Amino acid sequence: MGASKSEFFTDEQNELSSLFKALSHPARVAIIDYLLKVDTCICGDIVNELPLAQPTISQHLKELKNVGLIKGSIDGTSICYCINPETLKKFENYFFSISKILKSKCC
Amino acid sequence: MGASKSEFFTDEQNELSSLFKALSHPARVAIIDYLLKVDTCICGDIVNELPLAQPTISQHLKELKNVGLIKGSIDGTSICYCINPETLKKFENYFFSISKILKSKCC
DNA sequence: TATATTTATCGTAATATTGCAATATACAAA
DNA sequence: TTTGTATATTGCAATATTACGATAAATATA
Repeated sequence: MGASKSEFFTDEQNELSSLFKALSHPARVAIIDYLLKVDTCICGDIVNELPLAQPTISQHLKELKNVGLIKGSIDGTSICYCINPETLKKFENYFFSISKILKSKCC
Repeated sequence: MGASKSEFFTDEQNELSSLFKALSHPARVAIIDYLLKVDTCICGDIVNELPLAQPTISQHLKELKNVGLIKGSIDGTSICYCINPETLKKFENYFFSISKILKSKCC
């Protein structure tokens, strides 16, 4: 097989796992790190920051865009990427609700 | 290629992406959901809860164990799994530090 | 000891991901 | 129009993941 049986899980479980999958590669964590490091939404220089070829980075950016973790706006010849705080909220909400449940437990 | 170039990224980026990868499959999110739903650390019945064969679930449990998201203790013939709050803290810390950075930004 | 129960491991097929060279696209400037 | 710059897409090879049947290991009970 190899394909995950997503039809057997809830929409929420599938959405969450997709969000986690977007951050399941160190290059994509590094891209988020870089977008956080620079002062504003800086354009274009992500390729120079990472030890990967341009097509590879373009692919990683696409995956982050697909789940809504980053947004890209066209600025002349380059594209300006920045983090989408709304999608990060989904992670925060998930872990907040977990920690609330865990606090009321024995173990 | 196909292998991710983890040697080019920081230890922190690699550790974080491993944690995210552990939750990048809906079955593993469902396992966490189930462990949260039951009152205490309940043993054994995870296989009956999910629409996957026993070897597949055993494999998913192993991955969650490998990154420290769950702990398993032997109880007679069965194994009692429960969530490890310490590893969840790592996620919380990550998103807390991100939200702190984002708050001081323009976009 | 024999049997049943529970979980892990092995082997393998199907599918997905990763990475990049080559190429395409889009647009600004000369 | 031509050239240069920035990003996306295509195609493909290498590797990883997912799923499960068969089987093993461990232990409780009859």
